[in-house]
Amino acid sequence: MEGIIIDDGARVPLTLSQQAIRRMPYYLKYLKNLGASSDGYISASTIATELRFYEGLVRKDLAFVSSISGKPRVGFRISDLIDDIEHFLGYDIPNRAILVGAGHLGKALMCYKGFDDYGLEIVAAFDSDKKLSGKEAGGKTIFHVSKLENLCGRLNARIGIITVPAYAAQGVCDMLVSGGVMAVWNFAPVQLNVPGGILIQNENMAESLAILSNHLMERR
Amino acid sequence: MEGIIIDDGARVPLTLSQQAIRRMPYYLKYLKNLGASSDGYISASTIATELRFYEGLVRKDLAFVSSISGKPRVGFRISDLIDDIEHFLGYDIPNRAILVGAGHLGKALMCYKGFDDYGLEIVAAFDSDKKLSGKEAGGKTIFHVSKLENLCGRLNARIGIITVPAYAAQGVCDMLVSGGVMAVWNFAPVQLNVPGGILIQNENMAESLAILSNHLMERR
DNA sequence: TAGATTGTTAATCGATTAACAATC
DNA sequence: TAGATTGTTAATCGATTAACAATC
Repeated sequence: MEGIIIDDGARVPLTLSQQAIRRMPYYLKYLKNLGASSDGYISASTIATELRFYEGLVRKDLAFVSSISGKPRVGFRISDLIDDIEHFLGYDIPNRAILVGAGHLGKALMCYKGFDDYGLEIVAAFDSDKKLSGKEAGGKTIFHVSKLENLCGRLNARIGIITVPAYAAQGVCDMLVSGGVMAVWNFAPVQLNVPGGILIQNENMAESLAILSNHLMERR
Repeated sequence: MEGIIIDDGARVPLTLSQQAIRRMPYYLKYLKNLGASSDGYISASTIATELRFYEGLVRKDLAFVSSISGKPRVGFRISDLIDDIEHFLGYDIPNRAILVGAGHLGKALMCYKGFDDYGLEIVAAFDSDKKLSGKEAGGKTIFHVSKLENLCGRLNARIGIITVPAYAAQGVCDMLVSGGVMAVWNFAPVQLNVPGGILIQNENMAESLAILSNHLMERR
C-alpha cells in the first residue's frame, strides 16, 4: 500500500482520492452550520451519522486534512477542523478565473454570489458576440473573445470556465491553455483534449440527466 | 459474479454501473456527430480511441445497451447504436420536470434549449418571491411556491429541480416528494433526506470547485 | 474503572484494465 | 487465409466497509 511513513510509524496516504476531496465541501458546510457552538468539539461519529457516511471513512478523511489528531472521548475542535479543511481546499487563497461564453448559464455563474465561499473569483468574461462586448453581468465586464489570450495572463487567471456550445468548446479550451490557465471547468458536453498537467473538471449535466432518466425508466 | 444467464450462455450484468450510465451521453454525442455517415458502421475500437476509453470498457457498455451484437470485422451500425442508447436513457419518452427557485441559475436552466436533446422538459417553475409569480422565463410560467404540491401532480411531473439556497432545499425537497416526483435534481450544496425509492442526483458545484482548487494547490 | 472515541488494519466489493479465445 | 473486430474471462487496482486495538 502506497504511503509515506512519518516519525511515529503512522501511515498516511500521499494524496486524497477524488471522492474524498468531493466530500470535503460537505464536511465544511456541516461544520460551519454548527455555527453558534463553533468553539465546541465534535466527534467523527456524529459527523458520520449526520452526513450518512461510514465512521471509518470520516476518520480517514479527517486524519488526512487535520493538522492535529482528535482526542479520544472528546473529538475534534470544530474551529480547527474548519480552518484545516479551508486550508486544504485552498479557500484561503482565492483562485482567479475567467469565463468564456456569456449566455444564460455563463451569466448565471457570473451573478452567483456563493463562489466567494469557495475561493473562486471570476474576474472577467469573454464572448464571441460583439454585441456583448463592454457589457457587464454580476459586476464583471464581458470582452470580445479575441482578447482572451492576451488578457488571460495579464489578469493572472489560473482557472478557465467554459460555458460555450459544445462545438466551440475545444477551440476555447486551446485558447485558455495558451493563455496560461492551469485548470478548466468545462460545462460543455464534450471531452476536451489538453496537454498534461492541465486539469479538466467536467460539469456535464447530460451525465446527471442520464442517471435521472435511467432511474425513471426502471420505475416503470 | 452476479448476472443473468441468457439462452446461449452469455452472461450480462443486471444493471449498468453509475459510471457506465454517465458514459452513455458521450457515446451518444459522438455517434450523433458522425452525422452524415450515420448509415455506416463503426467499431468499438474507433469509439474507444476517440473518447479515450479502454476498448473492453466500450465493448461492455455497448453490449449492455445494444439490442444486437456487433459484427466482427464490421462493427456496429451507427443508427442502431444511437437508437439503442436513446432508448436505454429514455430520451424517447420526455421526462416532465418542475423547477423550484427562479433565481439566476434557475432561470438559466429554464432558458436552456439543450434539454430537448436529453429528454427533459421543464413544464413550470416555482419561487417564494411573490413578485415573480405570473412572470415567465424561457416560455415557462413561474408560480408561487404555495401552489407547488397541488400543481406538481396535476402537471404530471416526475422530476423536481432544486435551485434554491441551501437552507431552503430540504423543505422544497419534502414538498416535491409529497407532490409525487420520483427523482430530484439538486443544485443546492446539501445532502437531502428522502424516502426510499426516490433518487437524488446532486449537481454540486462545490464538489467540482474542491477538485479544481486542490489541483491548483498542488501545482504551487 | 468503564466507556466513548480515536486511528489502524484487514476484508469486501466493484470497477477498470489487460489478456485471450471466437468469429466472419 | 490472415487479420480486424468481436465478446469474455482473469488480473489489477482502489475505494468502501467492517473489525479491532489504543487512548484518555
